[in-house]
Amino acid sequence: MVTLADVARHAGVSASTVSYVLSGKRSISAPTRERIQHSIDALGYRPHAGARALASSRTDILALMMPLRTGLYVPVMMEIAMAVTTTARSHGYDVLLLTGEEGPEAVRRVEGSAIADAMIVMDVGLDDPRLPCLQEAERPAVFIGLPTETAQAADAAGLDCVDLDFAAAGARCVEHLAGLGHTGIAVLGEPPAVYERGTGFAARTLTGLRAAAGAHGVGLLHRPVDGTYAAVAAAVTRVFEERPGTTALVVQNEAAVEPLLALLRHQGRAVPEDVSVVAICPDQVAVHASVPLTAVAVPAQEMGRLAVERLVARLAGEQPRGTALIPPLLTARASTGPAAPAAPAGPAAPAGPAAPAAPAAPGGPRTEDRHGRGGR
Amino acid sequence: MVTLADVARHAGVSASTVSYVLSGKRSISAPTRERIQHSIDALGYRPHAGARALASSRTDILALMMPLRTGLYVPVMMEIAMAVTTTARSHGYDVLLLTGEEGPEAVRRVEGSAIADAMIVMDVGLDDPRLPCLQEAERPAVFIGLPTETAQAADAAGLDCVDLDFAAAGARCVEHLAGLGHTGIAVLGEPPAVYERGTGFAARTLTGLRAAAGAHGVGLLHRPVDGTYAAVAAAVTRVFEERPGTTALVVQNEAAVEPLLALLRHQGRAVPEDVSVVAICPDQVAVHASVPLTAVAVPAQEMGRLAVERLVARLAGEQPRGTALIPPLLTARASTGPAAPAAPAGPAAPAGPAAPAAPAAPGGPRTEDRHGRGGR
DNA sequence: GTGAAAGCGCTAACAT
DNA sequence: ATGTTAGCGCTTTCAC
Repeated sequence: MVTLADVARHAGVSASTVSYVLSGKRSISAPTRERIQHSIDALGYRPHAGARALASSRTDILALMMPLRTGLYVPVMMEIAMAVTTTARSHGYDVLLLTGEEGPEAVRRVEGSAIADAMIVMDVGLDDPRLPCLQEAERPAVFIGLPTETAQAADAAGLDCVDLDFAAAGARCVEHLAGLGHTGIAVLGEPPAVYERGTGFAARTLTGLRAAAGAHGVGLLHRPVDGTYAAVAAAVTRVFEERPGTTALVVQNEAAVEPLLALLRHQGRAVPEDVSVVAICPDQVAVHASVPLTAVAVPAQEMGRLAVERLVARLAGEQPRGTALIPPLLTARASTGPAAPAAPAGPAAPAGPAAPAAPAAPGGPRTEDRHGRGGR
Repeated sequence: MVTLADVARHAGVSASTVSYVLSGKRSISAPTRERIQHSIDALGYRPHAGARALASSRTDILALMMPLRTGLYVPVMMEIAMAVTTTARSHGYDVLLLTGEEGPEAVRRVEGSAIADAMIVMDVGLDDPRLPCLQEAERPAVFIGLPTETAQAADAAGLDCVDLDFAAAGARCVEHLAGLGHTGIAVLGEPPAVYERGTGFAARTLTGLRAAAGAHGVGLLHRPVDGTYAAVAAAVTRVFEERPGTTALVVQNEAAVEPLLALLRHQGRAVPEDVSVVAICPDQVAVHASVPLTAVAVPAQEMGRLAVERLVARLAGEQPRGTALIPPLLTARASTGPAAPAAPAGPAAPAGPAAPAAPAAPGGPRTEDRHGRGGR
């Protein structure tokens, strides 16, 4: 193994000079710097991570706590993880992946053994058990999600949080539909487990949906669903029985999207003529659905990137910047339209299969409806 | 920060005794061990990862190289990653996640900076550029996938590989269909990019499919497809035009599954009466599809677990165990049946929508058809 | 602008 | 069964 001492000898300088060339914490004359750089390249030297960590108390590693619990949509998690690793690398950090259920214990492990400089905490719930440990901890942490009811509360607690403004996202969906004349909306939500767990984003979305529904005088039904065809079919069928006037659906459940669209086709309900559908999901899901969906995008990449950038800033000595709620962005696609003048009282007449809307040609002309900030 | 010296002082022993209690590399009398353990708990001591790494040249970290390139199905990757982290933790290891495209450079970085003890390499292609670096490297590596044409070649090169036996999996699909009397089969494969990249598993599957098709006198068509409705529709439509006698489809492309089923419904082709469908995908996808699919399972969890266990064995001093090809397991579900006596020459008469098969009740009685090892 | 030297916290001979 | 001690490879004062 090539050590710093080897490089120093090869370049005919002292170890400290080599170290300073590497860290740039002291000015080195151009000739020596070049000579040293040459030796480094020639010998293929790489600083030993452990030694550096011991001497400097910095590991250049970020821990990513990503407990993958039931009901979570994996691709979104993965997209965040990718954005985290990519952004981290661009700042010189590596990422340690923690997926276990250990919770607070994992926090203490990272903290106590100095295995990482900072942490990104995902799948945050209200009263998250990791929160107290994290607040006592020396190392900075950034949450993806909100461990409190409101952004204000998070700020007050001195937390650094990054998330989509799910309340505004919910409101935005209702506004869009209300603007199209819909007065009966049903929400297909995350699986029950997600709500029971107190995972903030689902609750905040619901808050926003309800507030906007109230403000616009729109009726709102909410049904958590598992992402299976059977569960979706049961929920939707019940909704139309209970509220025949329902003309629009909001889906916040990636796994339920295709089952839902299949079901509507099977029931002979045309999208968007009979039923409008708005999703809250990553754009990729919305675009590739069997009907391109009007949707509020879940900006997974941006969340991961932002989280890392805040963490890097904190490691550079900055104070927490407080909560960053990303404003929702709704893109109108082929799944929403004006409310039908007279909503059918039940399933449409079984007059053959509804033609499935073919995915629109990529880049084709299409109404886009981009409003940055929703109500709230 | 609490150090080992603090613990030693608190317990009235020397530092090395504490170290040996932790490592168990020397027998300690029960009284002292207990006294020391008590001090450790009382002070909340955790060994400093960097110091330990420097002194012992072991980091207790495994690097997971998981470049997420286009065409890969993210949930499978994630499932493997989860299995890796879980298994690793159970052996006392943490996992460093490397997702970049850096390739060989990342290998050298891990190797040179001693940031991890070993590596798990995913998304392995033929002539993988990381292979040479890895072979020179001091640290052991396990591949998930095969960087060579055959398992024998991998063994000869002294590699440790873990993968599903995709050739046998392909063969198994054909055998199952041939056994049901099908004589015209079309394969919907991974996106073109996956084949072009030389990613071994797709090619090996095709080899197995073709060999078995030859052996059973079955006609075989192969079409790579992107996982979009449009791409699937184009490919399938063309297949039925070119080979009207096609009565069965094999899908190796998770993203194409739902689009395919939706398309078949739309075309009025009943599954399995008009067309049988066999998938090569994780069981979860097969079970939750809108028609429960007969499928060869991609055992993501087992692959991750096996890879870690081999790596741990190597770190404990064992020799490479060579390539482990997991035998394919085909489970018969609702999507396959006997070949129609007279296959319809074109799309069936547009006699209303085919009733979508509701997902079978969980745990309900169903024919299962479990053969461990396929041909090959 | 450069060197010398004292650790960082732990492990593992080498002693007894 | 336990203590002593010499590093592991790097960073960072302190000194010139």
